[in-house]
Amino acid sequence: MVAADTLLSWFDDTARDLPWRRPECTAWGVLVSEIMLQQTPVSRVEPIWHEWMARWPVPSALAAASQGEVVRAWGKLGYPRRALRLHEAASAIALKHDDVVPDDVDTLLALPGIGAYTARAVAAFAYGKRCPVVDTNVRRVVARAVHGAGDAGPPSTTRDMADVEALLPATDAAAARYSAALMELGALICTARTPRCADCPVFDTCAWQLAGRPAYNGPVKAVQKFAGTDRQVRGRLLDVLRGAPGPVARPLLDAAWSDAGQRDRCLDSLLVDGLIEQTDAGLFALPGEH
DNA sequence: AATCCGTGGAA
DNA sequence: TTTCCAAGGAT
Repeated sequence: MVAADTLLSWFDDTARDLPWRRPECTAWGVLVSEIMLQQTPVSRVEPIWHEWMARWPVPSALAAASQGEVVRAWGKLGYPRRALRLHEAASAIALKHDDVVPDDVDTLLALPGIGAYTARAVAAFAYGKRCPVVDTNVRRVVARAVHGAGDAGPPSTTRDMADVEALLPATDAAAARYSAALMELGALICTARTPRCADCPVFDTCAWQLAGRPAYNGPVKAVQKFAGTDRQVRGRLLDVLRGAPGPVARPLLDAAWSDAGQRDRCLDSLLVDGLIEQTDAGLFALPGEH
């Protein structure tokens, strides 16, 4: 069990002062933060988020930038396709929504790069709406505190959202704050590796504690390899273009990875994704930068 | 439903 | 050193 008053009091006392949580932060700021935070730690997002907010304070400003500028400004946050999708989303918001980030889940879901989590995170954190916001932190907290399991099993959007829905306070404002608090609990206390149960505000009612801290017995999630994968090669290739002021010739890219077959395949996939372009002269460049 | 898509810090 | 994993989404 995760009582609302207990969790909210703890959040009042210990919540991190993150820039996208401040009252003056716009819905656009919240949306940008949520995209950047997908699979990416807060510490790496913060500086880039500040740069983006200063440079592109509204969706139409980002929409006016070239794709290459956006990919370059994304830097090394990882998963750079997120940058292109955010750019697309900004264009759609500017054109179809009067430059105002939508406040309802279904409209948000229709935007590129916005899925079940991000749509509800924006609705809750930018607009104070009551809706289940389920990320990996929340799934882990619910698995332990509510179901008494050692960890979350495989995700099931429908079931996971129903679990959280049942926990949410009745009013919009309390529910939105509760959603942020659940995530904070998972991020700071109920962590994946070594949970800090001694500091947990819901220790006394945690189903996992009451059950004697049983070990997780569900299916083991396979950890993704990185070394030697196309992901690494794509990262290397894109990093060459990011580090260059303009279009580069083939030999410079060839130096980034020795396996020619894999290198060519990755180069092609980057072209398909629109993360890079080929100039008329046969050089390679970030999109729009030639 | 399982797999792919970057990056880097911490244990 | 290797492994784990960090506010997911698209296909």
